[in-house]
Formats: sequence, C-alpha cells, structure tokens
Amino acid sequence: MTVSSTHSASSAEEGPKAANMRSLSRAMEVFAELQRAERPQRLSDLARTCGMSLPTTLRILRVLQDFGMVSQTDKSYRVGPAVLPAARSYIENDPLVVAARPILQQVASQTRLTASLYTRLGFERILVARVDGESPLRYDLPLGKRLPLTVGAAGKILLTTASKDELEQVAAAAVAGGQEKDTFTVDELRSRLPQDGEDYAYSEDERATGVLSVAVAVPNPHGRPSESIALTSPVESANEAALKSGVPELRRAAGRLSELLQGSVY
Amino acid sequence: MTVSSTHSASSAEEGPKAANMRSLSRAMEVFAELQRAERPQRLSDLARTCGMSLPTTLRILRVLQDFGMVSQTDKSYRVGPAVLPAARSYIENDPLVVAARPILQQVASQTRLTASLYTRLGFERILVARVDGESPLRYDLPLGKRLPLTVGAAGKILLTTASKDELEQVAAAAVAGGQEKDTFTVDELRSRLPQDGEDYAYSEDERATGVLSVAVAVPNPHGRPSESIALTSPVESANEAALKSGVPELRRAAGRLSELLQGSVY
DNA sequence: ATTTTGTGTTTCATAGAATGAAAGAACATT
DNA sequence: AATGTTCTTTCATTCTATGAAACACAAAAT
Repeated sequence: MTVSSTHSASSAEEGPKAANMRSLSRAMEVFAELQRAERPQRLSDLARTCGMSLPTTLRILRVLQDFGMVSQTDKSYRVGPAVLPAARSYIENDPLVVAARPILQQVASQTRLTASLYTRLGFERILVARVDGESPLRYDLPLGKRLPLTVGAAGKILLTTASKDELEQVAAAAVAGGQEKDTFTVDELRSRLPQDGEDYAYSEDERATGVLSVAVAVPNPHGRPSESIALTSPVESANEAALKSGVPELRRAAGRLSELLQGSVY
Repeated sequence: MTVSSTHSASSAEEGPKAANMRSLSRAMEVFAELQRAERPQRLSDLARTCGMSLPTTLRILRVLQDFGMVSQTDKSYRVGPAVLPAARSYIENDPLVVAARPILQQVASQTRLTASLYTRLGFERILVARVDGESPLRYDLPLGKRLPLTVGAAGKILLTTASKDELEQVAAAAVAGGQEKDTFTVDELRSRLPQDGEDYAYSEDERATGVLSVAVAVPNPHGRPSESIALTSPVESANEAALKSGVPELRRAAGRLSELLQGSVY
C-alpha cells in the first residue's frame, strides 16, 4: 500500500535529488524542462538550464528521441509524439481514472455542476478527469492542466493533512513558481485551508475569477490524500450555498473512489 | 535538418539497441511496457517482460515514480499522471500540430469530411490532430491512438518512399504485432501501396469496416515523410469519388505543413 | 576573405554509477 | 507453522556515463 511521491523540489536550482539512477533522473529533468519551456529548445539552452554538460544533454536527447519522447527539427528539440499514446494509456487504463468517470458523471448529473478529479503531482495538481454539468466552464478541455495546490478548493483540500514541514515546502514552491508573492508565509497559507474538522474546501474567485468551487479529498491508506474531487461552477449559475449542498454527494463519491486506493482490489 | 528516428526494432525480443545510455534506454523500455500492458503490472512481470533483473527494474520504477511518470498502488505499477501535462504540452506547443489545426479545419470545412494528421512513430502511426467534418467517425476522441502503418490510407502513404529493407522491417513488425498473418510478405505489402506516380493512398474497409479514407504525405527535407494527413468518412456518407475529389485540397494542406518541416522557420 | 564567436559533435580517459548475485524481508499459500 | 513467491537491500565488480578537450560547422563581424 504505497502511493508515495518523493520528488524533491528543484526547478531551475539544484535539487538534492534522489541518490539513485543519476542518468535517468537527469533525463527526466531534461524532459521536464522541455515541457516547461513551451517552445522548441536548443541543445545549449537545455544544457544550461538543466545544469549539465553538452555531451550529456545530447546523449539524453538522442535516446529520448529514439523512443519518440522528444522530437528534433533542425537544431531544436521539443516534446515528441510518444507522449500521446502514453497519456491515452493513462486515461484509459488507470483504475482510478477509469472508475472515476462514471462516478463523476453521476455527481455531475445529480448536482448539475461540473465535477472534476485532480491528482497531486509534486507541488502541483493535475486535472485528470472532468464531466461537465449544465454550464461548462470552458471551451477547451483542460485535461492534464497543471494547477497550484495553494489556490482553489481542490488544491487546498489536499493540504489539510500536510505537516508543517511540507506546508513550508509548498509555500516555498508557490513563491518560486510565481503563483504567490514573495511575502507568502506558511501562516498565510494555513489560514486559507479548511478549519480542523471540516472535510471540504471552498473557493471563490481564487484560481480564476468568477469561478466557485468546493472539493473533498479522496482518502487513502496513508492519510495523505493525493486526489481530490471538486464541484465547480461559474458564478452566474450558482452560489456558495448551491455548491456546498453538493458536498454530501461529493463525499459519497470520494468514498467510492477511496476503495480503489485500499490496494486490496488489484 | 534532422527528423530522424532510429529506434531499432525490439518488442519482447532483444533489440541490438542504440549503444548509448543503457540505463536510460532500459527505463524507456519499462515505460513502454507499462503502456503496452494496459493494466497495472507487478515488478516481477515487468522485470521478466523487459528482460532485466529485479533490482534494476525496481530502481527504474522508483525514479520514474518520482517524476510522476509511473504510479504505484500496493505492488502494482502503472503509467502515472505526469504523462497528461506532457501530452498537453505536445498538443499545445508542437509547431506542426499547432499549425495543423487551422489547416485541418479548413480542409474539413471545404470537403465536409473528417481531416486528420498522423505522425509516424517506430512502426506505427499516431493520430495527433483531428477535425471532424459533417459525420464524425466516432464518439470518443482517438487522439494518441496507435495505428498500423500497413493498413489504412494514412499509414500506407508513409511507406511509399521506404526502402526494400525498411519495408521488410515494417512487414516483420506487422506480423510480430499480430496485425497481419504469418504469411505476410513484402510483396503483399507493396501491392497495397500506391503505384509509383501516385502521391496519395486510398483505403476502403481496411483498418475499420465501413470507413473510407484518402491520405497524402507531408513532404519533408529527407524524402522520407513521417507525417500524413487524411480525409475519412463513414461509407454511408461518401464514396470513393467524393473522397478522391478532396485530394487536391489535401495536397495544398500538406504543402503548407511541409514548410514547417524545412527547418528554416524555427 | 579572414577572423571571431557561437554553436553542435566526437573522442577518450577516468570516475563513479549501474548492475546482478546473494542474502534478507515481506507476503501469500498450503 | 511451513513453504513458496515476490519484493527489497546490500555490496563488490564492471562497464557505462561523464566532462574536458579537440574538432567541425555555421553565422556574424571585421
């Protein structure tokens, strides 16, 4: 029963990184940097940003390219097409995501709101499934979008059980990531989080203006949940009370999903 | 001006693999195997299938897990959520895919058929963009789907410039992948491909029954195209003539996309 | 043309990381 | 409990990953 995710901080700076598999770790950093960059990168850029030598970076890119994880045109590298089948595989085969879809569907139709499943990754959360309610939130499907933990109901609820130490890391990461201003403190973060005793989080105009949201965590055997489900609505079509009335429904859904994390099943 | 993709064969068997970065190559094989499996895998399964020792496999999984490329629940491993942001990054930032969208849109609206962009990956092709015409082909969005090269217009057109040697590899891979029967020969494959002089391929009931398709390749500086665009329709709403009348439009679209592969642009 | 500056690529000796055998823990099954 | 299986850790050895340096190439500057 493990759902761990160590992943030491590190963005541009040096991360004390996991001891093992240096070359693989570095390769993943290059890959991550390619995503972060959002545009084709030259070899020398990548080498500098990732803090490794040109030959090493080149060798990494060549192998990743062999597997389609990286593409090259002329002298510039970018994320390659192999990530698409990988994502498809995740969406279609991940037991939690697969199980979540009908459950979200049910929640959405009962509440008539948009229901989403997030999973934590490092110091962010990722939208991994969504079923729209009556008033969809956006035109594009934001599946796979990286969102902060510190903002928005579905992020905050994942932090309620975090240790002081971890909150500090989260706060630091948020500042480093530019999502919070430099003066952001752990106390300020903690004040946003649900009070003890509350098992849901609420947000209003937090992550996006005009958007209301409630979220509950999906319990797992560790007591450190890494998934949350949320109800979201544009401010025009719902109010705080309407959203909060969906909380019991959310709780039930979370409970059902939680069973999948107990291990026993698969 | 390089768009290479060496990627020595290898599925379950030993591939003479690229000499470099053994650990990284092996890690990518584990990752590929996780996708192929389509269900959570145990450590020992992965080690056996990939032909590596348990400790090595374990170490690889741990690192991949740190980066979210792999998830673990209990004793079983699966593809992790980090692939979603990666795929998103690809779709939103890859210059070719980004440029293709409006072009496919135009083709689709002019022909009223579904227009798709495929890219070759190893001995398969992957759907990387699609714009539906009047009669959409399916309910689900098959983005990232792996499809054979040997079947379907968009696959075959990518093989027209292939060397005899490469065709042999393709044929062998198709047999090994179970998409073709054991007796499948290079000549049989070649007979499916467009005649010399034709720059488009046509297929009918090939990859899927009731589906017609024409495709052209997107030329690149090597003369070994790895992208193709296709028009597709269910048999009920179009016939061969209707599809083929879209070929000029496809050619123009391919020409525009081709410019992006000339390198000079970025 | 010639130099300069900035890249990318290859080579090579060395350090140190990746490796598998073996031993040791956890489990599961009998 | 006892057996068999799978997972995990340790550790000595090997071979791979590494960066310096030399080389190649291109673009810009002189």
